[in-house]
Amino acid sequence: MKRRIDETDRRLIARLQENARIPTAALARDVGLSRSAVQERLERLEKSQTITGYTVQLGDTARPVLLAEVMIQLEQKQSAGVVGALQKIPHCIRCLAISGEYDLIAEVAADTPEELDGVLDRIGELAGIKRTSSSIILSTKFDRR
Amino acid sequence: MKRRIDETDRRLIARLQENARIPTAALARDVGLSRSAVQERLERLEKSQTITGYTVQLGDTARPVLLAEVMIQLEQKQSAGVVGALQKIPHCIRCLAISGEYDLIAEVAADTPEELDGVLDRIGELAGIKRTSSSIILSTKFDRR
DNA sequence: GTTTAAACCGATGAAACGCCGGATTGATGA
DNA sequence: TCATCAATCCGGCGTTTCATCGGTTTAAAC
Repeated sequence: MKRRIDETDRRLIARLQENARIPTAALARDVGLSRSAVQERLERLEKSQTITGYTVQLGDTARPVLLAEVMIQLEQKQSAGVVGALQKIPHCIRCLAISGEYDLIAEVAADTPEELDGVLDRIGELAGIKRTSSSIILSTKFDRR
Repeated sequence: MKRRIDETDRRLIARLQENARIPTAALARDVGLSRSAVQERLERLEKSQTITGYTVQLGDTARPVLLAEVMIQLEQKQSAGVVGALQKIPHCIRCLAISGEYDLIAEVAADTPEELDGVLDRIGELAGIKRTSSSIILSTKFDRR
């Protein structure tokens, strides 16, 4: 009876973070278990939502050309309406609630400067927003989230 | 002679975004090519950095408890050294170069407040950094990157 | 002490893999 | 025009991995 993820699970996850397409048999050799045992572990991790999926990481070429970070200060501390509005904007690909001077960080993607400009304007005019501050993302130095 | 990614490449990428561990043979059936042709396409996409890797997506249970955004102002506009130092810190999971008052945004993950505090201190004391501003991430409102 | 279920192993036939030779196609330049 | 060259694809090969299952061990639960 095991519920908690143990050291072996962590090692499996670590290897999959490096390369999710590695064969199960190779994982098994890495951690010193049989292939079928590893297979069962992965099924458990997936079923328990510890692992929610496997995806491909794309380089800049296939990603949207322009990215920006938008720091947002709310008028009241009720973020729900603003977050909902942001979520309806397809260009808005991420939104975090933060502590400090600003209340939200939104990450925005666009294909052209004009498009980005339009999106930033649209965000700035949303109801419930006091102030915004935008930074164009010049490059992704690294990303291992 | 093909350089640009075509519709088939996009379909392959789309399938891999859903599940990066799907067998190449299944991808081949999906797009109507031979297995070896798909294998060559993937090698091309990887070599051209269109695809940079494959990773596992983790649920909340396995994710770090605490996240923070660190805005970084450099002393000179030479980011290479600082970025390299940040990349060596395992807690630092992402780094973007931006325009504006600050030069870099780093995203930091930690399991405890003490650990986060230590990481932020460590970043603040790196050579080449003039000033930093940190915001704890209270919650991820949405993320569809 | 018995029951029960989780976790593992090893075996087996089917499927997928890496690798390579050969056909096709379309652009390049003699 | 026609030979050349590289890109792209296919199919086949031996090897590896896969899904699945029965059987063993372990340890908590009763």
